[in-house]
Amino acid sequence: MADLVADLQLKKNYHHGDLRTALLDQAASILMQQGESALSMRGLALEVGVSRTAAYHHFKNKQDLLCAVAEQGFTAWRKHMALQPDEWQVSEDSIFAFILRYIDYAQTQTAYYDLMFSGHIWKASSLTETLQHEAYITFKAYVALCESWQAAGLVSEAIDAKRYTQVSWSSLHGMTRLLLDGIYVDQGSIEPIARAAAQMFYHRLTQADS
Amino acid sequence: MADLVADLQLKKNYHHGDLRTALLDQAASILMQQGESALSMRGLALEVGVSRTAAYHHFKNKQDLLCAVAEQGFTAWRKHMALQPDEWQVSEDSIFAFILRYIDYAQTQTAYYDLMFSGHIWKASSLTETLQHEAYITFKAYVALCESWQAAGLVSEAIDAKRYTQVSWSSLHGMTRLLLDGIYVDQGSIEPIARAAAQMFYHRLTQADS
DNA sequence: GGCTTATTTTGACAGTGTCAAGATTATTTG
DNA sequence: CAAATAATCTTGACACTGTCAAAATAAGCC
Repeated sequence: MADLVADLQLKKNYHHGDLRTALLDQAASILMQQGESALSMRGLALEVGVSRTAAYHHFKNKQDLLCAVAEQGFTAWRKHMALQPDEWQVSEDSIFAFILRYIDYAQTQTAYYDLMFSGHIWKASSLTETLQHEAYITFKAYVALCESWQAAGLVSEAIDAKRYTQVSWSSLHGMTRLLLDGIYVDQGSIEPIARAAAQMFYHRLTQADS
Repeated sequence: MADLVADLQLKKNYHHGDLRTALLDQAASILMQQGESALSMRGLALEVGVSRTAAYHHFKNKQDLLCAVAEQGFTAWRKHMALQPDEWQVSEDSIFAFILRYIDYAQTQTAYYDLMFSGHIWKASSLTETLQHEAYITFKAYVALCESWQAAGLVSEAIDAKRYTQVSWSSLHGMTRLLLDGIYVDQGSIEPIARAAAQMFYHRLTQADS
């Protein structure tokens, strides 16, 4: 009985019980509040109440942990964007709204977004299979949405859906990155830029090309 | 005489002579060949033949040095792109070529490109005034090019040039980043994506909007 | 010459990621 | 149930890192 209380309140167990998820949660929390530079393996472990190197029994190394956080970012992204095609009314305004929603995720969940598209993680050879899979799932979901835009006549069906997905995602990612990093694009430019992108980039595709 | 030989060959001088530029050159070299993770203040100094902390009398800290390298990246970029409007024939093909040239710089001078648009540098409070200035010069040069596209009728003059510059640079940067980081865009997609961008994004703007 | 100033070095400190070896607990097996 | 095995966590250690303070050395100027 006393043991149970100790277990629940003081967590003085030698075995933590669910250290992996505790580490992931705390890592996400630190990233949100203090940024990537404030996240260290040692500090993370100590804040969770466990010793310096405990995390290494749940993650191969720091990159591996970051990959796991990024994974959560992708699933959270899908939830945030609500990527079932029927949830998005097919109209030009909805595409504008989609762009704003994309930027909104990046601005409210910046830590996740940074990690999801972090070159450090992707270029490194330690890129997790599972992260790659989550990212692929996410891409395919957006492809499906683009196809629904095509089916609705918003985008020419003459364009390959995968290619269109790549180009439009590039634009979304580009303006988002420049905004987040404070390069050439500032907060006040969001709306006009998003509107320009919606009009110029998406709407114009109504007419088919070659 | 013997001193002179020693000076030139062994560089055993207590004073280096031109340490600042030597550091910058070596830093750029390391970044190119081994990537950012291989660049340390200590290692850099030792490779230049000077002791651990010598660099701190020429750069406030590591960020400061990285800013200086990024600066060089911006001036090199302008040279690479040859941003005098008259150097670019105004046609759709030339815009396609412009896109490819942009990507080419990023792929051949990846270290510079990464640094120029590195969030670590821009978000940090240690952003150099001179870097900010160089980046601004570069932006303005591209604005001028966009205006020449407008004047030639390739892009509608109804669109604000600065806004157009922001949106198109966003697209360029987005596809470049995804390509460099190996996310959703691979080497084989470059040409079709660049062509799609040239056609869809630029060409379509010939017709003015609202 | 001597004084000031600009460089460069040595020493030191607090961090970091990560491995190896031991301690402890949970789980499976005989 | 007991013993062996596997999972988990800790302590110790190593080689790094950025950066500061104080001392050493050189250059420039009167």
